[in-house]
Amino acid sequence: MSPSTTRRAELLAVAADVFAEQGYSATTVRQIADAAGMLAGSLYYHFDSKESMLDEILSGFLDELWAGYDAVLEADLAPRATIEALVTESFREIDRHRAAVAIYQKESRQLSAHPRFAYLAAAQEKFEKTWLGTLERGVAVHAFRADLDARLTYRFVRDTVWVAASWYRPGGQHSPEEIARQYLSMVLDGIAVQT
Amino acid sequence: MSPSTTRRAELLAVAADVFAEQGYSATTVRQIADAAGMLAGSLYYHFDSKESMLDEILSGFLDELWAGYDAVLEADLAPRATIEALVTESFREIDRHRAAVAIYQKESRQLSAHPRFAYLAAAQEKFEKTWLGTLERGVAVHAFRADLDARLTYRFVRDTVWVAASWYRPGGQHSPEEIARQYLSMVLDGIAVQT
Amino acid sequence: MSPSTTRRAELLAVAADVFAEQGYSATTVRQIADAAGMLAGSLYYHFDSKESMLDEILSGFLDELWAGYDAVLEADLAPRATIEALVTESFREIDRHRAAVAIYQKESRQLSAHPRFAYLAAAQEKFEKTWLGTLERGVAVHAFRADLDARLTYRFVRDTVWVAASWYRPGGQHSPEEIARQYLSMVLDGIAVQT
Amino acid sequence: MSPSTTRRAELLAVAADVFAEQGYSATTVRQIADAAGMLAGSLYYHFDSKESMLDEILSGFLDELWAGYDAVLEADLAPRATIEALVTESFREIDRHRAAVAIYQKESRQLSAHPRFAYLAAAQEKFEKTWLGTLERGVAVHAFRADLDARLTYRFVRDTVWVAASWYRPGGQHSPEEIARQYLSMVLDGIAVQT
DNA sequence: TATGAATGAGAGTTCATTCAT
DNA sequence: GATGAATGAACTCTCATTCAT
Repeated sequence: MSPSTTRRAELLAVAADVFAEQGYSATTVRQIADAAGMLAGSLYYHFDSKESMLDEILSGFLDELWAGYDAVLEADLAPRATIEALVTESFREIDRHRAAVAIYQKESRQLSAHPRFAYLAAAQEKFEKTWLGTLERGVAVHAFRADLDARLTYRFVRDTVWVAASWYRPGGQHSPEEIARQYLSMVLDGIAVQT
Repeated sequence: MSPSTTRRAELLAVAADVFAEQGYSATTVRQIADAAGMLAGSLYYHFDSKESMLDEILSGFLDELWAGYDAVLEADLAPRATIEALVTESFREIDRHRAAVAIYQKESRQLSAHPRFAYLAAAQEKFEKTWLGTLERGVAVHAFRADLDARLTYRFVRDTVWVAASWYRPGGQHSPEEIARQYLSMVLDGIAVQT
Repeated sequence: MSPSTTRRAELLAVAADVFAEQGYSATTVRQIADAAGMLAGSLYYHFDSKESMLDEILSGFLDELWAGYDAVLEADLAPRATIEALVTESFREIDRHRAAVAIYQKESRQLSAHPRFAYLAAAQEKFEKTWLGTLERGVAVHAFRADLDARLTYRFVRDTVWVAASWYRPGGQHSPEEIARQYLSMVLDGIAVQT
Repeated sequence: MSPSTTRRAELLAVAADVFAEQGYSATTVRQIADAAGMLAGSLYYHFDSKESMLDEILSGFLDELWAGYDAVLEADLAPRATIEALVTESFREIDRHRAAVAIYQKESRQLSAHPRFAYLAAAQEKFEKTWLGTLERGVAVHAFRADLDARLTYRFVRDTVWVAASWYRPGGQHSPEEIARQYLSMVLDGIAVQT
């Protein structure tokens, strides 16, 4: 790994934290530079623009996310096990890319209108195909309830998982796997005592 | 109601839509003015600042929300019925104040650092007390599962409901009450077929 | 003429003077604003960008120039009289648009690469067609010498006239018509005593 | 000649081309470095500043120009022959220093205000003395027309020659001497058929 | 009530220049 | 001799805000 690659990665991590904390628009390049211990102009030695930093952060995250998801999907598990694996993988990604996930959550809708970020809309679609498809297959094999609106269920599961990035702090008392386990328990079996 | 009050309300509705669509920082006063069919400077006849528009939007929404919640809580229902009523009331608020809720979701964390928006942090606390308290009482009376981390459950229920504002469109095929019913069904009983 | 049109014209005149004096790239928006007695940002109420000011200056000048030239050409004079009329008209344009002409002289070559300023290349071509055509017709009717390279002659006449914008100062001791007369005398008959 | 001297000359030639092509202000040090196949910072091993490159280019050109002019003047020819020799020498300089001449033409007026480039103003003066003096002596001996404004004639001859640098390309179909011959023919005898 | 024009602070970005390696 | 990384000043441009009309 060349030194410049390392430096870029460091700076992107800093930028991602600031973007996640303050929002993309509300973040100034000077704030990122301050956090990185350099001057605003110096960032432009490494990056073309503020937007390109955002781009690298998001696309880098999505690349890793799909790698994880693809590994899960290739295992070709039963629907319920697939959902469990996807949720667990998602929490692992939140653990590793918390800032990027938070940014994605907050900004992707607006961004996807921008041609440069069209891949966010594509990701959204692939996302839906993956999760919704698994849920529907689960309904077909009687693993999941048939009396629920499928798209509503999809949104419920999806949001429920990803919103966690807004409060999750890596290194907290629960590991990603433990949080995934409890979330799955709630999502699959509900929070009510079953009578 | 004075005419100026009406005009303010109209303008606030316009502003809320733009804020919700683009994010508060990314929204320019000119965009709001364009949407309202006037010039940017003219907005300052009605409002002190961009920030004060945001303030009115959010505090107006929270006032109505608490009115609804207080009515629910005064009914002094059993924990599970209380949760059901709170969730239903929440979806009604999303239906009536979609834009405000979306803004609240996206911006409240950063804004609450600002003294002017300290009430957002207070609301957050009161929120937590209300929901977490109800969940804990529910656990005590064996209405809700005791094997889950209470704060995790709280976040799960809270997020699950409010994130809906990001995709909900008033006048869609499901009424707020119908969405609430399905969400409650998922949250309480899970999406898995119970064996 | 609406007041905004008047103001724009004033500001463009100021900008043209500064551009002509310092060169387009070397001119800062602040210098223009200073010369206009306002702040740099205020210029953006009237113009989209520094480049758009340049654009208006140049295209405005060219529009008037072609109007003048077309009037000359429509008179359908003999070649020598046409050249005389074109030269005279050119000096009148230099008198009225000194700054714009100076800018055109200095910047048009680089600018014409820019798509926005493609009309400069087009003007250059129409220019050449007009002058070179007239010169060639003049050669055909034995008004102009046949022993000279036509393109060289064209450049000679063209440059000779337009470079004057770099030293010409309106309101000097010679009127544009007087300068034109002397220039024509040199260009047509030479500076040597004819033996 | 030390290797560093050679390298400097190469780099100056590159810089001159870029300056001539884009204009001094519009040229970035990085563009010069790119054209020279090195990084921007590396140029500073060879030169103090962008300005010093310009300085060397212009003063180098002027030194050679004066050497040529002085040789002409020392020959002590008749006025008309002197003018012919100066024009021919000028086209030879354009041939050898095309870029420098183009830069001189475009930038010298603004630069001469700068103390560092005061020699440009001095050159301008010496220039005028040389040419205008020769023209006046020519008028005195009835070689040149007496009915023309002398300064106007001076500017006419001067501009006529130097502007050629803006379109001249070394290695074209006409040699500098041939171009000089035709220019002289036009300047001295005019483009009209003498009756 | 609204407009047109301006302000002034600050944003993103560029760029000549420096310097340790 | 050249590189990679950084500096710092200045630049173009944006935008919330003001105010006379």
